[in-house]
Amino acid sequence: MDTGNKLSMSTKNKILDAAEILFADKGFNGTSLREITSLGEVNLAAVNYHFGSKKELIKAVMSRYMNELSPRLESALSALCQDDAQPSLIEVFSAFIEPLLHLNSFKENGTSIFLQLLGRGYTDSQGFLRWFLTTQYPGVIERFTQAVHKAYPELSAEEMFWRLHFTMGTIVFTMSSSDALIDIAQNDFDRQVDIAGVIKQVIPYVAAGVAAPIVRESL
Amino acid sequence: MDTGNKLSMSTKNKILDAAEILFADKGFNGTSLREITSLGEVNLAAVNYHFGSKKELIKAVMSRYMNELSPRLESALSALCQDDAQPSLIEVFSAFIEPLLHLNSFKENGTSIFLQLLGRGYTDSQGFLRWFLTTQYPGVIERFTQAVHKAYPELSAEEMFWRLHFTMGTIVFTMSSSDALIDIAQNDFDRQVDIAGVIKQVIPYVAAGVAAPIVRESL
DNA sequence: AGCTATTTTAAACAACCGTTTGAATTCGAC
DNA sequence: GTCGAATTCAAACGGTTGTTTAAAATAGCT
Repeated sequence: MDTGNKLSMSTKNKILDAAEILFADKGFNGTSLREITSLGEVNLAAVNYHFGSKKELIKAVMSRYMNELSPRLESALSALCQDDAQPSLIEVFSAFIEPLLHLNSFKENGTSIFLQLLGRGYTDSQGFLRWFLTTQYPGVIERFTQAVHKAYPELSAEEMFWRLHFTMGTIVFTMSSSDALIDIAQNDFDRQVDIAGVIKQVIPYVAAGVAAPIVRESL
Repeated sequence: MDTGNKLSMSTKNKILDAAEILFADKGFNGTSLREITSLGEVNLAAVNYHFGSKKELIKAVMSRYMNELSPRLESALSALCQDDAQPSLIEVFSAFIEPLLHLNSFKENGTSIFLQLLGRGYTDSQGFLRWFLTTQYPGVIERFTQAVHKAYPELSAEEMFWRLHFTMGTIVFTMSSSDALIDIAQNDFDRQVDIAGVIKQVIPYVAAGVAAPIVRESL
């Protein structure tokens, strides 16, 4: 069986480690199992033996990060909700910083890789990853909308829906091409940037976007 | 030769019409030439005969829209720049509305398809489309940054770089999944939404994001 | 040690990919 | 109608994809 035992975890983890790097760089469709097993230095058939299929491997790669991230994220957002004071939107979005950056101590370049994977997952494979995340980790989304509602109660459910998706788009798109953007920034502005720097740049942007004045019906 | 003549344009356009639909829906990597020629009801070899390769077909699909869009966009942005008054960021972003919606009279669902293609192009194929657009249509980007600078002169070049990329991400991500989002909005909020409605929702968001207070260095 | 279950391996599978070929067909001009 | 160029077509090319197979190797247990 594969009940998380012994040393065969080594092979399983070698596959996961190689897969996440290639998936983040070239997308899920754009990465072949042979590239993964070659980088991980394991046999090709090991993927189907340990994970069953490529699709299940993708889920396993994402789950490894989500299981690390979601408890920290949920508790950070819960703390904001249970606090008496009304949080600012900046505080709400800043609640993501520690859980996201913690992925770097969980795994080298973990934050960057996870956010790139998230970006890939939302555009590749016709949104099956969106289904996976919203059904497997609904708690995070719920706590987040609660926190935003507490910070900006005038926002209707529909407007919140749109603005949270805009925010998701900003984050996910930025991070999925963060390597290229960081390169450009270093060349054009002679400025050292890392993933934490990008996060600190993007938070005022999305906070201001969500806080935008409500759009009047007739214009 | 293929110098835009005669009736063979019919085959060429049948390929382009089928390709853009499939590309928008499933991405460039995720769409095979056989799917395209099957939907377009032309022979498989016609793609290589008329376009040379799949990569050139992708460029042709994008060029057909860009050649329609970019003159209108450039002149709209130029008008803002040459105007004496300082434009608001809302005005700058609103300059995109007419040129984008005009694609709907150029082609059925043209606006939606083009924006979805743009989203695909930025994440698929490791950013070769970004290179293609920035080198083939540099005028649009230049006019746009000019207009934003006129509306918000305090923004440094580096901050502008980041915020414009955030904006690009918001637009491109939203539009590449606009069909799914519009479906959700109609089910959850019993509200009729179309692509123009999404655009009108997103403009206040990105305008507020770009207009966000400048992030102080020490925090 | 021997035996069993788990894991690894090389090889092959059928299906699909983008592209090329060369013959059949259609077209436009005379 | 005839000729030559432009276009269409069925078929095959070599290569890659995810997955399966069955034998070989390894591990854990008595």
